[in-house]
Amino acid sequence: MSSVSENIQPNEDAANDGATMQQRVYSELRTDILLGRIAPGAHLTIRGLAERLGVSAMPIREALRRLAAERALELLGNRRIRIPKMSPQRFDDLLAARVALETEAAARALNYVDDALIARMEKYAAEVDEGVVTRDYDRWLAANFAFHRTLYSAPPESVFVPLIESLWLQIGPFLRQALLTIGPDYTIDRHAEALDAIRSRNRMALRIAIEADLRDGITHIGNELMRFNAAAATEDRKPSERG
Amino acid sequence: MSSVSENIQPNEDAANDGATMQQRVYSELRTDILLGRIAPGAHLTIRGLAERLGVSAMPIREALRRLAAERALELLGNRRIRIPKMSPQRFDDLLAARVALETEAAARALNYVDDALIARMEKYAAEVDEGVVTRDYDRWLAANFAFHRTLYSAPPESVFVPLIESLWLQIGPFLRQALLTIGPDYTIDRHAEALDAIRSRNRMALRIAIEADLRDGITHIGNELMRFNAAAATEDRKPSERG
DNA sequence: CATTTCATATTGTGATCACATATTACTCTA
DNA sequence: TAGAGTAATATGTGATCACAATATGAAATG
Repeated sequence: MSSVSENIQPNEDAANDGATMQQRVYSELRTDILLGRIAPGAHLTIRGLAERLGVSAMPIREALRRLAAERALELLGNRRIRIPKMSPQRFDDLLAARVALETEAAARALNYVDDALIARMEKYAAEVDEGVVTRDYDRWLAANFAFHRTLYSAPPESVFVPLIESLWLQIGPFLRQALLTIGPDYTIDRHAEALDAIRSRNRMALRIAIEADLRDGITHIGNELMRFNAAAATEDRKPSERG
Repeated sequence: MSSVSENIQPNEDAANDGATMQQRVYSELRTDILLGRIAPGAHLTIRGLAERLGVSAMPIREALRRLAAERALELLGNRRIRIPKMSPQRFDDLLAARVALETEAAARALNYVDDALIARMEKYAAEVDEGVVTRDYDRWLAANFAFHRTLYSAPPESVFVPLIESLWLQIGPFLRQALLTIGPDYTIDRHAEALDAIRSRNRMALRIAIEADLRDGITHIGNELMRFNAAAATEDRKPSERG
């Protein structure tokens, strides 16, 4: 399997002004992974990324270590770094963890919601729809994540958000692949229902809407995974994990 | 507040044989944090740890970056590294996240439980009791975590375990402090109930037992936190977070 | 005695190099 | 032509150094 470093292009997503190199590298790689610009199973190298991003190996090493801790990357024992592959069970676990964490985070965020936050969420919900219509996957995925993150981030310094984003990073690469295959038409989002529940401060309705959004929007895609795996059910062995 | 590097002594907990330096450093610091050997708010330095552990700065840097990604450490923007402080809200969030994740992880693990696993859990449950009796906090905490981790790790490659352990790392330092203050006598564990539920493969009873174990064993301690904060409600400001 | 100013020491960040090891590509053989 | 053996290439890890920014503590000031 060849390296996909060539596919990683510098992007100016986050406004990283006075940030450290490590932060810039981290943000960039993180966005690439979250939006699925790097395929599951793809390999990365420190020197390759260093050359591409125009920095030395140090910031790359720390950024990779950080992403590995978030389970966005896998540091294999054989001197290789890759985007984790997806499996039916792992996908099922990720969905269950998302439901458990995100419904709770949503319910707890409800106390902190104000009109400004609802307005922001409405903007993202609209952006999701536009992304679906225009087939703009980057926009679709980014707006979808932003919609949820806006809600969960309502309480300051939430302990939920980092955990949830770790799950997103693990799903991102696969999600993009699946979306490219079956298209966004078969996905359903319950953002309208969620917004209704938020406006009426109905906690249980919000939990239900969030869970439905996660399950309905992803279940179909999850089933498609089987085809993927059946097709690419080769060279999946992974050496004993490293630190 | 002075550095507590002096309190960190090399310990040979994990059998790190052919592991990398970074792994050894990580495991050591991780154990220290999990068992609360480093107090909340304590500061660490790269050079201090490097000297103490007898390695160069490199493995320390990567280990710290990793622990920071797991939210076990806080990399402040002012060139300081510290164990995060606890607050009533953060404690409440951590407990809620633990309940959400651990009840789900327990329910999902039930399918993979066998007699050998139950035996191991019984051993840890007994060790918890001994730790309480002998006032051995290290043993108490370690056995308690091991009890839960054994259950959640029943399914291979669980996505829940890393998330849950991140929460443990965030609670550990405070838990130890609280335990030292009010003693373990006021804690209650529902390990017996949990084991009963596991043996009878009663998923709902297991969820209830796990939730009760988390809430009853910690709620009292959580309430004690208020006193802590009222007393030490000084110099809590934290500079804008770093990467 | 409290507060500010300023020089010194400390700290995290990034770059570069050496090294052991794993991967890759080539050559030789059956 | 396929496969095993081998040389060379590439990779992660760790150490060391330079540097800018920050903290620290003493001195000065009111």
